[in-house]
Amino acid sequence: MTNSEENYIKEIYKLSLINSNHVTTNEIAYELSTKPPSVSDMLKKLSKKKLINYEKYKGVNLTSKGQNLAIYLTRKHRLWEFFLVNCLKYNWDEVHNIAEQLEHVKSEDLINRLDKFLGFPKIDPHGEPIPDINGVFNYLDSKSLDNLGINNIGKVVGVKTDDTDFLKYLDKINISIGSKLKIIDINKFDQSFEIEIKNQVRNISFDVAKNILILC
Amino acid sequence: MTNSEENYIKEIYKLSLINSNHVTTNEIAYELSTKPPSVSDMLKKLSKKKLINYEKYKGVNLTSKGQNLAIYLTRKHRLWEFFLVNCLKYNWDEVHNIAEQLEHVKSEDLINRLDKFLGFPKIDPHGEPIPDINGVFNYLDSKSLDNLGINNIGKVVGVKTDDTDFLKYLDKINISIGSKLKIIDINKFDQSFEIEIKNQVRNISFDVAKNILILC
DNA sequence: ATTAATTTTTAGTCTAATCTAATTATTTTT
DNA sequence: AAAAATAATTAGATTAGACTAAAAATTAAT
Repeated sequence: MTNSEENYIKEIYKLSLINSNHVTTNEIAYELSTKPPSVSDMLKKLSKKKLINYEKYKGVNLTSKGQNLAIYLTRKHRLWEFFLVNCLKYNWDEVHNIAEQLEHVKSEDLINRLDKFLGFPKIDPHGEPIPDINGVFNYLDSKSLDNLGINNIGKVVGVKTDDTDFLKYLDKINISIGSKLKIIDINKFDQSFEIEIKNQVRNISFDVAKNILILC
Repeated sequence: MTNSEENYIKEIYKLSLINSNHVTTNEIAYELSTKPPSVSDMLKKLSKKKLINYEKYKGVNLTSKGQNLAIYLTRKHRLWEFFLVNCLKYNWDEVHNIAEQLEHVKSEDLINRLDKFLGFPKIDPHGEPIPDINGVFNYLDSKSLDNLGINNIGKVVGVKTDDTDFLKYLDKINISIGSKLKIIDINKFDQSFEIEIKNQVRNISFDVAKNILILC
């Protein structure tokens, strides 16, 4: 299994979650910054390996074998992201690139040990669930901050967007994964939130609140 | 810089430390499990990049640019090995393969953060020194256990051989990096050592003692 | 100092992954 | 339902890295 094949599988998986199954050649090419002929070639190859169902001109979807692989790759990626943020103190917006490389290291044992070392985390720094060793997503019922009422307390578990400006803003106002916060008040005029975090009271806009995932 | 180029640079570095400079095509091919023509091709390429000094039929050695690169790769490799052994609890004999892959991840920042996370270690699990961020080896004066006299205390910092049986034996008798041990007695007949480790007295042969690196 | 053996290099082939240009299917529009 | 537009595929070329077989250079042996 080459790195390139792995990247295609991951991308098909990602797109089929959004577009409900039917993934097209052009979409894949666009997302992977490659050209349609390259995709066509690779689809044939992946099809021969029984990782995707492919009929010419008809788009593709993953076989169960392909799906298992995609979930395993997702597991690797998210565990590495967790490591980068929690151990190496990277910001949320900096980890993707490096995790992308780390995820291609070939060793199942390595990943299971990493999982153990990190304490079997269930959610990655972007709030996405991390599949366990059996490929099972142990979803936690996280919701966006704007669903919380006054006086409720929640713990930040992720974000809904990777927008750099947004993540930088969170850093600036001291909100990070694991932060505990409490809704003090909600301004009825603009729906902005008054929250308490680390004994400080701050105001955040409705748009920001909507993009913060919390658990309570 | 491709993975393959990096592997060649590392190998030339390793061989030139042993053979004092003049590294030959066949040696490289043998060590990298490849064939001489492949090496010839790569040498031309590395020469064009000013990483090695290469004259046809005359063997090669690293330029200072190539040497810096080799030291940086060594740094990466040894830091990852340290991580694998100390954080993920791998045995000494299992880490090389995986470190080999991890070392190709492209990010200087990642390595410097890893270094910090690990506490800026100076010696890797095999007792080899880890270059710092400036490529400086901060050698510690480690010596093999058989140089220690009766009643001296030392701390295990590495091993001189990667032989699997040897490493497994050390695991079995509870000797690992960081272990403190004391020489109780030396048997004059076969030069075997009576040592105290973790409040237990054990006997080890001269051959084993010779292959354990300690600091005292 | 020739010949023999060894080492290294060149020449030409192969595979994986990519590309451009051209062709063929499929969809959409009129 | 035919023409136009879009999408996907094939054909053929390119690059990195490796290979085999053959040639050239160097070293060792007689």
